[in-house]
Amino acid sequence: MEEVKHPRNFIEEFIEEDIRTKEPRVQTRFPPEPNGYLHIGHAKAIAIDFGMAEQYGGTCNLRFDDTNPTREDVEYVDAIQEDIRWLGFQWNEVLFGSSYFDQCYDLAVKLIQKGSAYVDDLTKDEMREYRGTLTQPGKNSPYRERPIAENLDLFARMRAGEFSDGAKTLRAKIDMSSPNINMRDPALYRIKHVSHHQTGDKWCIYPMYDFAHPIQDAIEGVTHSLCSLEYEAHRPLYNWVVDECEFTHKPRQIEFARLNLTDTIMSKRYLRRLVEEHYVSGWDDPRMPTLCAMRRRGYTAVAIRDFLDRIGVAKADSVVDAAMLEHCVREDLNANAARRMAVLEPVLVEIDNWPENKTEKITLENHPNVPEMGERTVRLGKRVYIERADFAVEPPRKFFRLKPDGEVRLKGAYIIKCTGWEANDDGTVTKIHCTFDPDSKSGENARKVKGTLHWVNADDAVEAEFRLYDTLMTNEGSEADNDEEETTVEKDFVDKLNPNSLVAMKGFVEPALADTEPGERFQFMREGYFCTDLDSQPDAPVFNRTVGLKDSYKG
RNA sequence: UGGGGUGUAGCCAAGCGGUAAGGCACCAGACUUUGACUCUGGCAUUCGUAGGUUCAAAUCCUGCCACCCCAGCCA
Repeated sequence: MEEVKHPRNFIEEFIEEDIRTKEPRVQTRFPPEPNGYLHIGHAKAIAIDFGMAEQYGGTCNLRFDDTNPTREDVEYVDAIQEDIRWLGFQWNEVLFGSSYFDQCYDLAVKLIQKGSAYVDDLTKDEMREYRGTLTQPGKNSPYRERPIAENLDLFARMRAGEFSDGAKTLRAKIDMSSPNINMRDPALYRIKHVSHHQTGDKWCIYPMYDFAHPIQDAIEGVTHSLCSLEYEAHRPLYNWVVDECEFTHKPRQIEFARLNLTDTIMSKRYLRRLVEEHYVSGWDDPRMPTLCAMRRRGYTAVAIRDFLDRIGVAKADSVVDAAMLEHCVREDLNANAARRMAVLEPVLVEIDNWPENKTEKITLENHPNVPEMGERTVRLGKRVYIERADFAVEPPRKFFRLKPDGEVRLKGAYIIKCTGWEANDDGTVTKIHCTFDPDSKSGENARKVKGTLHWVNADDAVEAEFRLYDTLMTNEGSEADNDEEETTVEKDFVDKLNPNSLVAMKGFVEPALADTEPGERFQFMREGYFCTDLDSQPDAPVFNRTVGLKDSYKG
């Protein structure tokens, strides 16, 4: 057995170089802010953070990045852990950025003492003016040269709650004329008289991400701090904090491109609006790109991880075709989901030469390629339901389905021939008349016909609801008129919501599907992969279409 | 515009001076009691672009172009 050596991505190259030249240990962290549910984009970061640790025999901590209490909530802390576990990753420890508040404070004091930080009285607006622009350097705050003792005193009083929100900030003293705006004396601490979901009312000043994150990484001994591309310009600041705080262990920040998927909007702000304004039923609405939604819809963790492996890790901005994710889902489900028959949009077929009260047991395999999955029996009587789309009075060419005088096989049973049909005034077919060929029983004498239809016996059919999903946004116009740059999806996203993103329909399933557990997955033959929804009741099953089958029929 | 990044097929993505991997999508065919699955074949004379170096360039050098990120007391 030789290992297939797959090419190394740039992060692996960095890590391997560090292992050779610095230290063999690898430690990473996944640092979500607990202000929303995890989505498929986070899953990429998770796979990288946990994956790199695992691959190099290291560890990865789950660390909640909770330095801004006004945006965060414990509600998300449990959900995030559940989603990571579901994906199949294991953290070393669960940590909170807020548990380093004491150290952050002490280090801030240390920086003040070194003359590397100062308390500023500038307002937010003034600070913005002083910062300069992309092309013009900033200028120093009038408070920049405050004596150390005064800074120390002021900072202590900030902590003690003597000042109101926004009245003062602690700033790093770096360089107001730096071409990198992030280095123009960035804020380190701000005043917020808000209680924190972890630390309660202990603090009224909270460290900024740029100050807290490198400190947390350094204290924990993180060797590789992996994050997305937008932090690239913050790396000099990250290193500045590590150096100024005089940590001997210096973590290395490496940035990669985040995941974008076609027809999928991943921003938390947008997802939150969908939930709060009730455009979806919740964070786990199967149309959402959140992990809990994908789970509910029937996506498997295996499929998602496989997808993440396939898309690779690089620094180029990209938009991955959602078809690749669907391919991975189909591949897993094709191999593992039991086959069943369900008719989503039924029309009745009556077999005229079938005795009125006769029923016959039909044996069906649960998986055509996996005999170990066994078989089941269903009953066939005089009346069955087939898919409305499987019958056409005036069929197009190459229509391998039921048509007047045409023959098809009922899957696993007999060949039937259409002898007539009934329709109401508007032309809707209400019943199809057929005869069956008693010598065409499945298996035995293999007479062949081109079409095979799935069906459900009418007498013991179980009524069921099917929910079919499409993208939340209409893809029309997504790039049609690109004149104004202000046409962000978030702004007028309501206009672009796809009215057909959820289509529910009532149909029939075979009796074996009467009572299944939420989360059970099946392939409904010729229709797609489905799973039992949370809303399912024993007498009223509800199935989500996870993803349709590939379909090369061009009707 | 200053700084930081990125450009390889419709979409991801290998490639690290020796003559363009792989996957998705798509097309054609075989098989098929799922128009599924599976299988076979096709799909970049060219790597944003223009020059230069070299026996040899997607790889090195120079200029240009395009796109992304940064002017929160968000992360």
